[in-house]
Amino acid sequence: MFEILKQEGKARRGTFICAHGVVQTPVFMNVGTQGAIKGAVSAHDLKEIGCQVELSNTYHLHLRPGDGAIRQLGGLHKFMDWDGPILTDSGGFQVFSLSGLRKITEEGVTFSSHIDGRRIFMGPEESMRIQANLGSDIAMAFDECVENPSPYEYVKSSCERTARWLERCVAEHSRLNSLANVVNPYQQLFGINQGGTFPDLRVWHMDQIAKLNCDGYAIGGLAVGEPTQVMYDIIDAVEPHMPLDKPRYLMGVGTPSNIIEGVARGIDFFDCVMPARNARHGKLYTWNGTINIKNERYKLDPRPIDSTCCCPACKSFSRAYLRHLLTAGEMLAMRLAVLHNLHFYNELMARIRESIDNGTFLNFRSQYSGLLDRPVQEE
RNA sequence: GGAGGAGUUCCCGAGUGGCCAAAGGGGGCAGACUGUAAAUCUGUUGCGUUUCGCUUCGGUGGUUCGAAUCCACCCUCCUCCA
Repeated sequence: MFEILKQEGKARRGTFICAHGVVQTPVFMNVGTQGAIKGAVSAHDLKEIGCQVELSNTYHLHLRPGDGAIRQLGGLHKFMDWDGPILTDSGGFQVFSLSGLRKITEEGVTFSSHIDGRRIFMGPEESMRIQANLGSDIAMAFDECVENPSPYEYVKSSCERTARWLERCVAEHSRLNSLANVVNPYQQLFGINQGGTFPDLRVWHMDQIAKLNCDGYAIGGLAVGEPTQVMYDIIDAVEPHMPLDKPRYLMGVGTPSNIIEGVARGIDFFDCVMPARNARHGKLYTWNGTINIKNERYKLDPRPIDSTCCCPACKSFSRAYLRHLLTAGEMLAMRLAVLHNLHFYNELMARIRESIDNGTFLNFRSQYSGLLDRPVQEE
């Protein structure tokens, strides 16, 4: 399913075949938690901005509209009219982000719904069943994403439990995939590495889950409080223990520089809410660094966000117009800004792939790592 | 013409002798955001040589150790009566 076409250092250029298409890696997956990218962006728009994989969320879609409803309507692809690959996150991140609203036991996690407070139980089996109903191409294992820093003893018992949960995920996933009327019989399963900021726990956990022969492996529990350098150090520690012939996915990361550094460390898949959220808040990416389009300095700026960009916003509209729309609270501002930032991220990945193909990734890295995260210096 | 009411910082609006450069909201300016409880949150918003000084609550003058706050006159706006 995964093939490496070329390598430069640890950076890998590959293809990943899934039920709804071939994914060129390294790839950035565009996050549409509830079946849509926030900011009035539809699946049709994703085609135009170079998105390869859409990412949705098990917990959120289970609560609303319900995975049963989506299954009844033909699965998530049909529901949102996206015929490309979909990865569904398992709900494990909500164990972290909704930590005030849940209780963990060996069986699983009981959430108090953030919508109406009703009790929602989700364990490995429930998460697999929901993701089967959604019919995604890639299901993520149900894990506990632990905040950083956390005490060693807690992280140890948590990642041991997450390892046991993965065995249950694998068993249930395999059972579901063999059912006659399953939405997507070719759904693949990625396991998730945990272990906080402790290299020994990370390595132990990775060695455990590598035995289970998942279709890919993710590093989770990073970019949740630790300094960036610690994140890089953990990747460096875990990566040698990840199967070479399976895709590696760094969950929830990150900034353009984080992604370049991740690729340099052997990561193939990324996702992050940051480009979409930053866009909604006015922080836009250019190849010279970031700009805050809300700043007064753009009030009379007739130029596009980035003069080299061919996204729907840059093709037609000025910074001054976008600034006006955003400060006026027009929905169009968010839509155009989100399209731009996601286009930028997808273009970033295309250039990374091209540079690995050409053997110039290290040059690319030294040119852009760091630069793209910082505000533009002068123009 | 008569009787009431009101004028506060960019705007709205609290404040009726000292703890007031003045609550709160809006707007402005800036910052944060990493498997989305985020169209959210935070800071700042009179000036300066900043543990202090100066200017500012419609205007002018006064009372007082001290005034956005009390008094007199004036200006402007609103309501009602003629």
